[in-house]
Amino acid sequence: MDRPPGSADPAPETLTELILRASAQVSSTLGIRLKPLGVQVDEMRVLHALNATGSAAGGLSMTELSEALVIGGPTLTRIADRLVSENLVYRAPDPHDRRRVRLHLTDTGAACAAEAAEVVADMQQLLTARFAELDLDDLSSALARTASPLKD
Amino acid sequence: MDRPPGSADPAPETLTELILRASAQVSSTLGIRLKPLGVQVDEMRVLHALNATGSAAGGLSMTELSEALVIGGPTLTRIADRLVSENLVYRAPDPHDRRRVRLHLTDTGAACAAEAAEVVADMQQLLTARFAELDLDDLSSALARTASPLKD
DNA sequence: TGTAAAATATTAAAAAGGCAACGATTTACA
DNA sequence: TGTAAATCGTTGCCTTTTTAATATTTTACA
Repeated sequence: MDRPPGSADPAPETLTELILRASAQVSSTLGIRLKPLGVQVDEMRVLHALNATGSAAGGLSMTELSEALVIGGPTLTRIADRLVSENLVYRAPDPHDRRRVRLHLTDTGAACAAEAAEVVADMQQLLTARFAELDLDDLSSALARTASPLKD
Repeated sequence: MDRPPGSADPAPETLTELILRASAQVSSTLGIRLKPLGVQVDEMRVLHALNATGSAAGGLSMTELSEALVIGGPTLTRIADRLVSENLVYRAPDPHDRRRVRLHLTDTGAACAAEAAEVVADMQQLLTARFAELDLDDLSSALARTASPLKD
């Protein structure tokens, strides 16, 4: 049971710890690779969500984004502030509900989202390479379930 | 292809996005449940790592913790500062290398780690319930692989 | 041995995140 | 209809994280 000192594998792995570590690793690597584009991970996620929605759909409200990405309201407001100040996104009032603001990609933002998507695609390949013998659909659906709201 | 407006599932899911979302969800839920114990998620992770190492092993250095948990050096220093100020952990110099500091659990810290472990066990059950028809070993090994360093 | 390079942890300054409270609008319903 | 409650997004304030630079110790090797 003894292990050479300095070999750092301290914890019997819980799913919780594994998910947190995996996320930190992905986030860290992704952050480094997105740096040249001038966006950070959560900013990229917002751009991606807006891009995936399609420009015809009228953008996404803060609440929709908040729930879809699991990012808190105030944090999302600040992320939007940054993206607006970098001219990647603009705010438009919702015609049906004046409380709401809908976020839209600018052309620059769409271009940036496309570049970021390549970085994410690289990451996807990097990850997929590690799951060669695994059923990716199972893994995806498992993660998707984890990603949906857990009981508080 | 049309979906009712307001249904927020904007992005074709990449593994990357799924991992980040799953982590945010787990982290959020865990944070709420750890609040009564007065520790935050990353603090709990440090306590858990120290606890799992065993008190006989002489604690863990900052570097070992940093690599094992994928937490940056300065951040870890601050987390340690907090844990020390709450008397959950103490710093001891490494006898073999005076650059190193080894972190150890106090008795209070060990007790706190045990309580936190129950919260994590609850979370484990919550997660496992969602993976009923899945092979948990496969999922774990997949996440473990993701959690190991990715190419920069 | 002596000196340059690498490793370890910390600190200081800047950036980002989170909680509580707020104004504005919409919804529920008496 | 009128009023209370709920929803939506933002702001202020404080905590936490990150980046860059630093002091200290160890390692490499000429």
